[in-house]
Amino acid sequence: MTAQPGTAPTVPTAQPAPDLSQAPELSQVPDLSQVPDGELLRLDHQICFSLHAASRAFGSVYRVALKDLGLTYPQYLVMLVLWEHGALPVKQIGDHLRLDSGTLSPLLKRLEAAGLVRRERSSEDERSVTVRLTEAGTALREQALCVPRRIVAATGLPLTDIAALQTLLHRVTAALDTADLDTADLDTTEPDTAEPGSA
Amino acid sequence: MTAQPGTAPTVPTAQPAPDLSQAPELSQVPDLSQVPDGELLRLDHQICFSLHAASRAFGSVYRVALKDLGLTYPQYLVMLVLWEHGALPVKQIGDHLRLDSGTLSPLLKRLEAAGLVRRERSSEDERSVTVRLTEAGTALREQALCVPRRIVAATGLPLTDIAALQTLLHRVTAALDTADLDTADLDTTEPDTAEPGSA
DNA sequence: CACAACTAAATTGCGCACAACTAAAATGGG
DNA sequence: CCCATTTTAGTTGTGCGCAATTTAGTTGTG
Repeated sequence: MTAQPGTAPTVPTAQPAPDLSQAPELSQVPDLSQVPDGELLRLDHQICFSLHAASRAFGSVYRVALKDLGLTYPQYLVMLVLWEHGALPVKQIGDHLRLDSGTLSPLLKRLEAAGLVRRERSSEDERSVTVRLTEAGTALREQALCVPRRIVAATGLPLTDIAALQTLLHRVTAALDTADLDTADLDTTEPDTAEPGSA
Repeated sequence: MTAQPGTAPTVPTAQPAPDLSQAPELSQVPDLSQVPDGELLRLDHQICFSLHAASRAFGSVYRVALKDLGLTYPQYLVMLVLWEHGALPVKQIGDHLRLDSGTLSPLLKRLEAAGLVRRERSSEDERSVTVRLTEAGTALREQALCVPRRIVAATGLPLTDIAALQTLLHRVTAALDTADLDTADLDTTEPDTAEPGSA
């Protein structure tokens, strides 16, 4: 992490809202319409922000763990997909990782330059480019096996919590996924698609 | 979202591991030493990946919601900090958001170019640059008040779940935060650079 | 067959994140 | 007082994420 003064306890996200962060099950939730805008804005601050911070915190740890392998975090994700599924066209890699060719093309070029994959145009469909592991790319999997253990250890969380976190992330991603189109047309015309319980 | 074919149900993260993702409380967790490397690698795939995907899914929704305000997601975070705390030096903004000047300097320049903030060197400490809201920047807060509601609506999650998610994210961020230095010296050579609260 | 519509990759441009470095100012110890 | 150290911003370079566009190949329809 860049700013790690050592003396400063950091984790600023943990400070302002100790009220709800320690309650594992707060069952009665107020109507959204009840919550004043200011509160909601604060809550929002917390959530988007926690996610942002957590994502980058993971990035830091992965960066260290992956340095030995010479991979960045997104490159590691691509390699995971290839190790699991074997040779794939760019499009399908993108489907797995939710990335488009604008991101993947240069990334795959770098993996190719590193000698980990080869890219070859499919003879069946000349539009498609098949990405397959080289021997070095396949061999790298062995070194990568130790990475997850280090990451899980670094989180310091029991697998229970990791699983719970993952569940919530799945839910929220799925929801946002179907929602962002709705939001789009909510933005243009209709005011009533909105949320169920509010004014 | 870039790839949103409409017909494809997407959410590929939900497919491969239905085993543990639906269990809200799996209490007995195996020793990490028990879990075979392959399993752990799969789990790891899921967790780093879910977080990555969730973060970007949020990014998409925010992008739409913030388009009216002419702000990007990180710019919005900076504005939130300024709305909450008033004028601050760059350093302190960075502390709140865990960002360094390499990221903030150009970002703040863009906010200044947009007329939302002004940057002026402190007369007390000539190193420091104080960032303060302009009238336009202050006024923008009114428009921003509607954003959180839209985001929460887009998630489709009850506040309970959002709070739970936030709790877990805090925990994991804090853990990773203290951990990544440990990982670093585990990785390099010296055990003595250390830091206060760890092993 | 010709032509429109679609699809897969790649490219361009912009902004963010971060490491590494520089410049300038403050601080503290001899 | 002088100088090493530290602190604060800024700059440079690399890589990711995404929108928008381009290029090339495929498919469907008349």
